[in-house]
Amino acid sequence: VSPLEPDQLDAWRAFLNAHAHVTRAIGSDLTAAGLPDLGWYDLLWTLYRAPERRLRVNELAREVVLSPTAMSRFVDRVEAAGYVRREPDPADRRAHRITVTERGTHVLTVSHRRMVAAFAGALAGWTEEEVVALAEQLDRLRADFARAPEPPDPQEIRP
Amino acid sequence: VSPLEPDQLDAWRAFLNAHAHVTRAIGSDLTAAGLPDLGWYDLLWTLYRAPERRLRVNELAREVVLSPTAMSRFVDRVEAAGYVRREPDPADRRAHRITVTERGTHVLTVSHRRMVAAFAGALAGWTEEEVVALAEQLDRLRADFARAPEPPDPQEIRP
DNA sequence: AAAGATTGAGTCCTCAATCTTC
DNA sequence: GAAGATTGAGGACTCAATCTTT
Repeated sequence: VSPLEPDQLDAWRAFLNAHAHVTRAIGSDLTAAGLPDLGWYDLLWTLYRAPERRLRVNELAREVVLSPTAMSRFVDRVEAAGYVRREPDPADRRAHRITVTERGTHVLTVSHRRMVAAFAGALAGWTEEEVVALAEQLDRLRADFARAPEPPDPQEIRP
Repeated sequence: VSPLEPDQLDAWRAFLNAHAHVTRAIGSDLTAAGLPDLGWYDLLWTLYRAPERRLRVNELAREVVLSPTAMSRFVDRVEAAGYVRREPDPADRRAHRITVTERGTHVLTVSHRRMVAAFAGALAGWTEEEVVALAEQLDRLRADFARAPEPPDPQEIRP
């Protein structure tokens, strides 16, 4: 471990820390406002911007980066809250199409305003160019890891 | 929701996606190599670089951004694997000091090499300046959210 | 057989309560 | 009483197995 590379792993650590802290801050803000969790906003927002305002469990899971299993149960909860509905897909009777309800659209709107305000406050010192640049670098990062090179020799440790 | 701000929330989404994908990729890589999880590496690395190579549960939890509760159980597991040890703190009999064992240092070394290789591969197209710049922006982001402005009116929704 | 979706078992996190020591 | 740490209860995610439809 000794020489401790200064660059890339430090950046990675900054990434993990930023994610943990920003996520916590946003989450607290939403909770304090009596709004549903960040994940709920994500789900509703993803549905809302979808082509027909409806997506299948599969697609939803892929967008939000969740396993289909987790998404199935997640939809259970959000549906129980009355924010989305499961409809049978006329084209494929195996599939369900998830749609946002009236109430769902309402909480999405309120949550969205709240998020915009939170970010506007926190990023007050940022120029638009800086924000855009950061987003681009993050997309680039994701892309670079998407086509991850399948790596060399497996070690033997097994916890 | 209508006008859909283009800037900040898009950047936020890029952030969430990048985190989810990179985390998954690194995790798969470590697992495929028969190495312990990303969180284990984090814990061991944090201990290893600490002043005396030892930290208390509290401090460890703060560093890794985990609740003290979760950290207590986490240490249970990692200790059961033989990678760390709980020692009584001579200065304060309430506290435990967590130290890395020989075996822990070994897996940390192997995991570290693996991580460095993974990042070197994925970030092959990045210059050192770009990596450093990204890290700086991420630190700035975390800082800006750390002193989050306590926000306006609570809404009334309650899922 | 393969894909969409769900259910069961196991793991791990969070919140609240508790125990010991300061 | 407050702080360090742990334990109990509940929620939420993952993997593997299952059921239905293609």
